[in-house]
Amino acid sequence: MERKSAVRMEDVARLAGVSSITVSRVLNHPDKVAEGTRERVLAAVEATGYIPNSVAGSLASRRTRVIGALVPTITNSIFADTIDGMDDVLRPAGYQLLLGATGYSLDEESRLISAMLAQRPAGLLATGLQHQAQAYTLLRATEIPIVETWNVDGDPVDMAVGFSNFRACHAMVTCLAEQGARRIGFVSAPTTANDRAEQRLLGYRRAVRDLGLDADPALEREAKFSFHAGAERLLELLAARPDVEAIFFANDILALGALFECQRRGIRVPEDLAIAGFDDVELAAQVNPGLTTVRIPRYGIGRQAAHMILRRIEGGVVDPSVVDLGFEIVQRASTPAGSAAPA
Amino acid sequence: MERKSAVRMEDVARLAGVSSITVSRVLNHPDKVAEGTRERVLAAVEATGYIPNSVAGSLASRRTRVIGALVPTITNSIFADTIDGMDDVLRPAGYQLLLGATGYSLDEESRLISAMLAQRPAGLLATGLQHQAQAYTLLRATEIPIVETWNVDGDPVDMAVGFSNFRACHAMVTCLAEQGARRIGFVSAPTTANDRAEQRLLGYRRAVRDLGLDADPALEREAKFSFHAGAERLLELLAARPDVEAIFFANDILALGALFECQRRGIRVPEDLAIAGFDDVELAAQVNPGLTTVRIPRYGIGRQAAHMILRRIEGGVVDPSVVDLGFEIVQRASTPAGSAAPA
DNA sequence: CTGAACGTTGTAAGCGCTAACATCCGGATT
DNA sequence: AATCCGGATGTTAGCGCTTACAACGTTCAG
Repeated sequence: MERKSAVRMEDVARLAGVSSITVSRVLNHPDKVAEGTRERVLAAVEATGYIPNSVAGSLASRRTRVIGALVPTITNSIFADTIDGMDDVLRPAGYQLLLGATGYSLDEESRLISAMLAQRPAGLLATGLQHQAQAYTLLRATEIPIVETWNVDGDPVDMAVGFSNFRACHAMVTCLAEQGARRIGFVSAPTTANDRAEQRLLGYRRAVRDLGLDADPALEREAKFSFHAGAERLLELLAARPDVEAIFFANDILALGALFECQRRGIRVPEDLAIAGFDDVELAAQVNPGLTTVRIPRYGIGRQAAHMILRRIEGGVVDPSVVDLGFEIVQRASTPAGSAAPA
Repeated sequence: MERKSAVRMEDVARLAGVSSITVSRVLNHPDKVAEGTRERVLAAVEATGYIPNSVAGSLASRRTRVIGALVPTITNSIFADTIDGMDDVLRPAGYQLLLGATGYSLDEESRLISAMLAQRPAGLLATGLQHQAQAYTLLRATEIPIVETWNVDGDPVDMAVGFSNFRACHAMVTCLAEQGARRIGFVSAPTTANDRAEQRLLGYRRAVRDLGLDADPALEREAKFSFHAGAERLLELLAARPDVEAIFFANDILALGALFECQRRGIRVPEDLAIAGFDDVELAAQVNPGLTTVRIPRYGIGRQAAHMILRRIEGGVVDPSVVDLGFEIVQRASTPAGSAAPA
């Protein structure tokens, strides 16, 4: 029973023969303390095993070293990559991530925003530009910097980093058309509470119109995020429109699920059917044939968003406040090498 | 410029015609306040848009609603699943996750533990049973509940949830041997700062000895976590020991990288070479042939760990303090259906 | 009719730090 | 020698809440 109550700053101060403000200074502004004193204090910190109480520190200074991060789910590797990028920038700067998974529910997002704001984070990172009215009220009422990620097709509350899901999908459909396909199917992710998925669907539709392709609604499907759903929609679409030449999936997991199903059924890709995905997950380059897809800056979004938050925390001006990191079509063997220049 | 300083509890109290302690009670112990008063206070909260300052609350009450979670990386889906499990239990209970990624560095882990403890979390979740001396000092000095995850082969600081990596690997090797293989290669993950990987390697070696299999060191390789590294080690191993019958990879990503390489080279699996993995990621069931692997309770580890933390926070006793959630060999087509009963 | 017990609200104190200001000192300036 | 200045440290006063405990009116047993 030698575990006494936690060491406080005053205990360290007493041992070092200084007042507690000097200990505070050694820990927060070391250059404002004479070297000898500093060493004595540091020795006392070491000797006592003192761990500063940042709850008290934050209350007194009115600022925390915590950044809230909201993602739909941590289980989808694309968001894991983004969080990774955020953490790689934030941690060296002394900030910690408070994580919140909304489960693609705007309702849950609002609740999480409330809970996070109660912790008085130094900044907030959210996914997408679509939120509930209540969320907007909360976000607009706060003074802290906010970065919305993964979409630039819309108006951010404060700052935004991402790319145009709309243009990316438009570009891929254009690409498939240039390779000769006229009947191009699209398997969307659920578009409710997901502005990125919605923009992808709209981008497909617009491209179909712009290029005068076959616009049959039977060529459009919706699927939850899983390999299995990708395989299912493939079969449905093939049954409804046996003449479909290419199917574009709103994410790689769906596309790969379909690709694996093709392998099982002996459907030749791309000879019998071309398949394209979106996200360029690592696996896309590994499968056989390799998956044609849209490469997007998952990690970069996280880094850039974190940089913008930090800059604002430090009082800087962030201009422009919306950063489009772009995308890139990655041609692999799951689509025919068309008349378009190979990438 | 109508954005005044943040609403405080006192502002709400004044509007509701009560003292601030009553507001505090409405928010924290609603049943201790008369219904009429409660409604008046809640209306005032709504009207002012008050968001409690939990930094101040935590300082006064000396407890937070934050749980620190340390993982090697969030980028590996197995840890993402575990975090998901933790969050699914913790969030409904009103706790938030403070995330820390150690990057498989015990040094960084120690630093993160310090940083987290400074936030005075209500509990701590760590990965593995191996830590630096300094980390042990910190962990033993704190009063908060700690759960170490993903391993039960060792002595936890406080509580632990996981499975035996050693026995799981031993079992898989035994299984491969029962299917007729005598020359079984093993591709390990880097074992430095990773007790789970180390136990897996030891489990393989022990099984080789126990079963009297070919124990050539040339059958052992080490690979970083990537599809590419799996493919590379496959080729190296095949070059060094062309007579190898089966290769067991310490994780599914390595195994799948090798499987894809086999597809490219026309190596028939399992006729020419059997391949087994570890983790049972979703993809393992999708590829062709399906990957034989070890299914482990990734999500369940997170849930169980969170439950144990919660129970202790609420003053309960957790017994047993080490929970072995077990594992399961999943037979798929990448290994021959041997004399063993099919799963 | 008294007073113990309860439900409800308020008062006082302080959680462990840091911002702001005050103080002290030696040395440079005039 | 008087003055000023800047570096180093200390004093004071909170940050915005919650934990005691006190105070008040009601109710109800004896």
